[in-house]
Amino acid sequence: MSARDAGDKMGVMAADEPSASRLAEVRAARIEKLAKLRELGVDPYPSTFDDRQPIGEARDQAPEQNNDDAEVRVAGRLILWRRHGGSTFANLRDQSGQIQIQLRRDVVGEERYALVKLLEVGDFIGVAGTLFTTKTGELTVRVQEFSILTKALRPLPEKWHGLTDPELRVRKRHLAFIADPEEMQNVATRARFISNVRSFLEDHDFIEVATPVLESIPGGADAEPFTTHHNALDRDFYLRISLELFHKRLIIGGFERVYEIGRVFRNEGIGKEHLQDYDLLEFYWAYADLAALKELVQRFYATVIESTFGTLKLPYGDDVLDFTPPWPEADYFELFRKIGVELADYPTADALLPVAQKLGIADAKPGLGRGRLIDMIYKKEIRSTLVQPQLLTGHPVDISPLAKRDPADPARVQRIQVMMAGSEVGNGFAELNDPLDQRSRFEEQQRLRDAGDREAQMLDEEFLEALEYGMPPTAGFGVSIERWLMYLTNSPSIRDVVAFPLVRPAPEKPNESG
RNA sequence: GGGCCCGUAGCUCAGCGGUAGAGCAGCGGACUUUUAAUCCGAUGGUCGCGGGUUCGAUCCCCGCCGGGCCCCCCA
Repeated sequence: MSARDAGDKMGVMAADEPSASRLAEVRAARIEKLAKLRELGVDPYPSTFDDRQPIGEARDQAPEQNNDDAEVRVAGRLILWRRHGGSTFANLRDQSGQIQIQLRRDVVGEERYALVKLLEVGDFIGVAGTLFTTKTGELTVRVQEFSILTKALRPLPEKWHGLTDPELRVRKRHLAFIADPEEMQNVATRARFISNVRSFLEDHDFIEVATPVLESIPGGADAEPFTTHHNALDRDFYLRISLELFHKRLIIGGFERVYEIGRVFRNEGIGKEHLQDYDLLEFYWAYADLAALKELVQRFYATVIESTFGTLKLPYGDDVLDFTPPWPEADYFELFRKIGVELADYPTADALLPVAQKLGIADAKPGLGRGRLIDMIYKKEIRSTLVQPQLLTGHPVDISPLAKRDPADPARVQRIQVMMAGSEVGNGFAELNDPLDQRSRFEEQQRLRDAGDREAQMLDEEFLEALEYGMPPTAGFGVSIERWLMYLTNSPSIRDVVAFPLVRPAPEKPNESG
């Protein structure tokens, strides 16, 4: 007995059980049809359908009048089905669009038409015929020949309401795409966008590199890492939280312009702006300063946005984000002054703590560093007010352990953050290349970490050693592709721009194994 | 982690103390320009899971699982 026969039997038998569900009956009925097709010598899963054209292309061949001379050959999934005895209307969909088809007994013949009873919504078929327009004005293929390409065994979501259960929509993404093909747009937009990002960087002589995902010490960002285990080495590794430190090692090694679009992993909360794994774009540019970076970043954003979306003005919620350069700059200390806090007056964490508490920041407690407190105040009081695309500059050194100090004010660093819609969508700075300063900043981070700040950065001795060999002046920049796309595509949740967002595994069904 | 809400047929939803309902899909039938086709007929359920209250629970209570929204938080 072949595996296929066994599969058929099991499928049919499932419906014979007294407690069989509706789904099992539907599935059994479809398997029955499958068997009938085979009895009639029809292969329900042929290898191909030669010379098909995309439906969108076939539609463009529509004749001015119904002269029956536009021949088309299209294939796709049956998504609607209207049988009227000797004539059947159906809607066929492929990636390029959909079209109505008409199957007629007097055209395809009695024997062929009998197969219609063995087809149903969900199946893939291929058809060849001529275009005409019905009296209600719908472009339609009058089918001369048709063949089944794939028999579907499970029913599609309801044709009118589709798939609305948010849980099912993320657990069964394929059904969400079938029910709402416009959701496929985000996947396509992402591909186009990333392609434009690569083009821009490569036009500017950046080369794409790949750096390790498994790290002994995850660095380059304030975030909690995932851990994993390597069996052969019998030791734990971290999944990377940024690309930064390896890129700097490339610059130290002599590369001058590198970039990477790499998946990073952060073991933190899930929310409408946060994923636990996402594609981070970073680039590093030797012999460039902050002024050069500011110019390049604005041109970079404007170029890829324009080439992807055809405009520099994109709606987000109630706002229209205008990316036309030059963007305004907002000074970090100035923004604090506007909420009545002169940062220079609070040089220590102890001094700043009462300010944070007075602002009602519940998590502000003793032991946290000055940088963390500043960041908390900024996130609670300031960040959401930065709506139009702009550059936030002049950050305090406390929150920027990898950035070069501002020579005019050593308490601040040479850094920019791209802000839009009240969110950080891009971060860059003149990279700190003073190895001794870097060491002391790491040591400060380590102290905070020991004091309980789980997001404080770890001291990376190997990186410090590399830095001691000398890194030329370098500007670096990073941005989350998903966060960026979320705002550019006016998506309320970052999960909307991900094809398969993480879901908690469904609980095991009881009694499945007896 | 805190607050509010949801889980009933494959899908979309009613019902909310007295043995479970509709539409779509599927099944049988009629129908050769329909388009959410229509009409006739038959069928379909561990009411998320477990406990409790009750003569009796889909319904009330408790716990758990899964999900959503709002806080909080990491790009």
